[in-house]
Amino acid sequence: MVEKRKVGNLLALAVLATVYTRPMHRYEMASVMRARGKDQDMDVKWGSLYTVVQNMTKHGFLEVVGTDRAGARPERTIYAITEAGKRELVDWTRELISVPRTEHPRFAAGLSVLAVLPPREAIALLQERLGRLEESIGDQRAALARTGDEGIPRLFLIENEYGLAMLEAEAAWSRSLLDELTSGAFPGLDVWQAWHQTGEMPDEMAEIAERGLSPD
Amino acid sequence: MVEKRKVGNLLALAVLATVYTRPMHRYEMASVMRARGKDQDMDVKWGSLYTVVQNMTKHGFLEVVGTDRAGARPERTIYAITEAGKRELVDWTRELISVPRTEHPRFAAGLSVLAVLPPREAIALLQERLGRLEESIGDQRAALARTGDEGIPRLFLIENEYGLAMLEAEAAWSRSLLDELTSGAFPGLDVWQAWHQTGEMPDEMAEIAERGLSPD
DNA sequence: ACACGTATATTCGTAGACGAGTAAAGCGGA
DNA sequence: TCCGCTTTACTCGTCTACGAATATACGTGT
Repeated sequence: MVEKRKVGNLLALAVLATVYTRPMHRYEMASVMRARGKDQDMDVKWGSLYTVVQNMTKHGFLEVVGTDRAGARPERTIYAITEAGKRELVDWTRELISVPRTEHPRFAAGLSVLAVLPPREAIALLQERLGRLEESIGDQRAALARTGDEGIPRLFLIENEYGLAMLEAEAAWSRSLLDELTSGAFPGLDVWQAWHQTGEMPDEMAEIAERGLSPD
Repeated sequence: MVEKRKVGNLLALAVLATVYTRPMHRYEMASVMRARGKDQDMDVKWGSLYTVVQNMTKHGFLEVVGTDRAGARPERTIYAITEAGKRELVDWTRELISVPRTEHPRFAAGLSVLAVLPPREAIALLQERLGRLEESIGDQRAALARTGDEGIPRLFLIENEYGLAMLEAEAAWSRSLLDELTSGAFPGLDVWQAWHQTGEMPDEMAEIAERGLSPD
């Protein structure tokens, strides 16, 4: 139930949504997506576009509806969305909206090994992160206000609103962790510090590090 | 500045953290990680472990320190972390903590094409999502309480706390969007609905859909 | 004592992502 | 008019993640 999609790359979703309005050739898809800022939303690798379109054609989500030649330019193949493609777009969207998939943000991976850094450094780095987060939040907010002024309806901006909300939540969480660390309220802070000062892992921690190996 | 890491797979980070305490062979790494619940934190593909360890050895982050044979079992190669490996672990952790990388959650992709569904269905699906999110939140909270009772220090559970906080933020955001949609306060709801009822895209939207193509 | 499930331990083939490369056409300025 | 930069448009080869397969050993119920 995980990845039964014929074409799993999310770029394919963007392509379907783009060709939905009218047939176009591949480079135009790229331009349209870029113009709509899709390249910001998802991290689109343009090198994958051609492969993805090809695969989608193979699976019947797109079809070739002719070619076009402007001047002596290379011939451009025009693709249109098929009925199956429309169904795939709708069905995929349904799934993406209704089923939360646990994502694994890189930050979480970092946090899971945070103990390898001394607490002082952890604090400094978290502050650095927080600064950068706040900057992003500012940018995002400004961008959202701008597009709003331009008359783009909110319906086409929800993903950005969501992104902004998540950034804010992350900043808030980081702030609260920092508070605990700087105020010394974080439990076990002393042990953590001691470990890095003596260079030796206290029994308390060594035990934890081995946990799961014992047959309990 | 994006991916200069010799071994980019985050599984490599987990491996470094695991072998940090003592040398071990590959299957044992897998067992230890599983026992510590790493497989829950990050989505580990065990098929990649062998490749990753091999690459890390090639790049000098790990080294072979001998072999071991228990009974007639196949010979097991024992790997230890090198100084370079320790440096990589610390340096990578620093980066993961201090530099927020904009992630591209699948949900955001879904939201960006939400308009292909009629508002009624969008509401239903969001409610479904919310239900599932709340379930996850309950599970996570319970798991966290359990591990806390077992005496595992918070330092080794922060990634889970972070995950929980993000789940909660997402649920809160979904709830507020749902409120706007069900109460009718969401601007443009009528146009959206009309489009799906008539099957025809109102000019207002068609224009938006084409935006970016005009040379403004 | 044997059969069957589970844990141990690793190899391999391949689909597909993506960087980097290619090349012509348009365009702006000097 | 000609040089060089940007845009248009696409191809190709590499590299790696990962699923799936493999094979042996161990334990345990009958």
